[in-house]
Amino acid sequence: MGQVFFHIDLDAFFASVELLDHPEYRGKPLIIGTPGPRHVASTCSYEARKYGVHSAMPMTTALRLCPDAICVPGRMRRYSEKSREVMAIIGSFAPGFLQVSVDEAFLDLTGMERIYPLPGKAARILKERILDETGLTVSIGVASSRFIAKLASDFNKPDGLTIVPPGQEEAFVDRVGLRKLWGIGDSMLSALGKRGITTVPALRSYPAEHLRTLFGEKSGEYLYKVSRGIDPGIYAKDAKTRSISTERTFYPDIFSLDTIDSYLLEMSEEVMFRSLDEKKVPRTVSVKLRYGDFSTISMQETPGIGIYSSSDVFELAKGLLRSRYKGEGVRLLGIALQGIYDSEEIEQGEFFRDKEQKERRLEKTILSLSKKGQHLVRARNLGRDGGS
DNA sequence: TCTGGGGTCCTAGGACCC
DNA sequence: TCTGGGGTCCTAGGACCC
Repeated sequence: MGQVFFHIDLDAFFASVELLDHPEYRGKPLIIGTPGPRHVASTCSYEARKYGVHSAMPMTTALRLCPDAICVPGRMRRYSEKSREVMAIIGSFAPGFLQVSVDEAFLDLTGMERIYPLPGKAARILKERILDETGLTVSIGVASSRFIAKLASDFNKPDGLTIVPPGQEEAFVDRVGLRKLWGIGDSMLSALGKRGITTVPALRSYPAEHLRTLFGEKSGEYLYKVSRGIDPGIYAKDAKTRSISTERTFYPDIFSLDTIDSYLLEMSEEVMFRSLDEKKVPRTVSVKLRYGDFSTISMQETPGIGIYSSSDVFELAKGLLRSRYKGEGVRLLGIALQGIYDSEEIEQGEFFRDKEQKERRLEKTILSLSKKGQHLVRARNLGRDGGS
């Protein structure tokens, strides 16, 4: 008996939650996103999709295509809450539950034949349960691997159910088509196109070795497997936190070093508080800088002595920024913490200087206060461009 | 079309070590 | 003296996904 996986995908998730909470929006095109330059749509209802609107589309474009759309800013808390309801239902349905984002999860029904002799019937029961209990529809893909199940859930949306029987994997990827294969984006598509590869069977006609030479070890291997409907190992690794980041896009661009510093400080605090909250210690700080012309650079430093406070992060970030910043208009700034460990390992195993201990304790205190609804009071007001 | 924000993974070159 | 090979870490950039 082979393996059986479900991939469950919520349909137009954010938009669907808004339609549940605001029945007056039903039947109208709805976009989750803030109108204005340098904003993009995060999701939209199926009504809006009829006009060609899609996720990640600039809002100015979306509103040109669909001027009458209702636009609402995202309410992440509400979506997380709704997501938890749905995931609880999915998680209790079968073992091998693996949530991969707010609106997606896998189930592993391998060996469950006695309880669910017909996987398709089980999927229908699950869809019905989710709709009854949460008011939301999902699309489900059923297949012998996670990779094929994921492609299958997307094959017939919304409210779809696609079953790929064992042995039909290769035929199925042919029907899905090259550009919808997970892991093949615009860049790979055009690289393939340049060699005349525009279909999955065309890709399949290339020997593994040839693909590795053309596209590199990993990508070559990936293309070889995927074109045959073989799972390349998506979501095989355990999901451990590896980085914590935040970024801001400005409109208009910002220019002054004081303004840049004030945002670096704010973002240093934000990422460090999140890191403390998760009881992690980072080894590396990186800064991302995007100029007005969209050219983007990044700088990173691994100081080796440990990063224990937001002022450590801020000082490193300032230094990194100054090492490359050309003094032009800045469109985006970002800070990331990488190489993250569990802080227990470090606090027990490593000698702490007194000052660092105090700083870390202070920040933990501030964090716990802020969690109780107080506001962070630390420096937040250093001369912003055009600030009030 | 004028391009968000939060992530993961890969590559390539250089440093450094054995 | 005129140049090995493998492993690991660090840095910068980029592809891709939701």
